[in-house]
Amino acid sequence: MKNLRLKAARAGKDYSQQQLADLCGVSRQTINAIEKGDYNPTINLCIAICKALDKTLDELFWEE
Amino acid sequence: MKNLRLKAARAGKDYSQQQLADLCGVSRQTINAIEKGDYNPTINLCIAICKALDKTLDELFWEE
DNA sequence: TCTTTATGTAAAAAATACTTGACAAATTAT
DNA sequence: ATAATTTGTCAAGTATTTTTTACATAAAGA
Repeated sequence: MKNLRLKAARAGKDYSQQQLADLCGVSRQTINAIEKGDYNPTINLCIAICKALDKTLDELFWEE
Repeated sequence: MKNLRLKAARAGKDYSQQQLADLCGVSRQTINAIEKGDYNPTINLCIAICKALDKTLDELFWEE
């Protein structure tokens, strides 16, 4: 399932996928795939994404 | 760096590494390595661990 | 229009998470 | 004491994340 919270948070910062990828030190395709939701990133990457977007893990990756 | 919050949460449930590993569907060595801190688990595994221990991602894996 | 930027997607290769099996040291229980 | 459980660690293999290269479409600007 898509990660719309991530997409929204990125939009809130007005970052492109490429910009966010650069901030996190990964490729654009990796960010794209995570938003698309068909995969399972590592926790370190999730943390890097959260910090780039001023969010926490629970805000972007936790689901009840 | 060691993940002492994870170790403490596991202790709080009185689970062995093996029991927690079984609940999460991974090997004991994987849990051991995560507590030891010398690696980078996937977010799905982190979520499985959190649910097994009644914690959230922020409580076990977020650092300011 | 024409150009540039942003996004979606795919396949092969590289990097690394995770497993399995095994052994020793440390705890805990009997 | 000693037996059983738990933990720490290692090495080799498998599975999956991530990179790289590439192409196509959509949106935005000049």
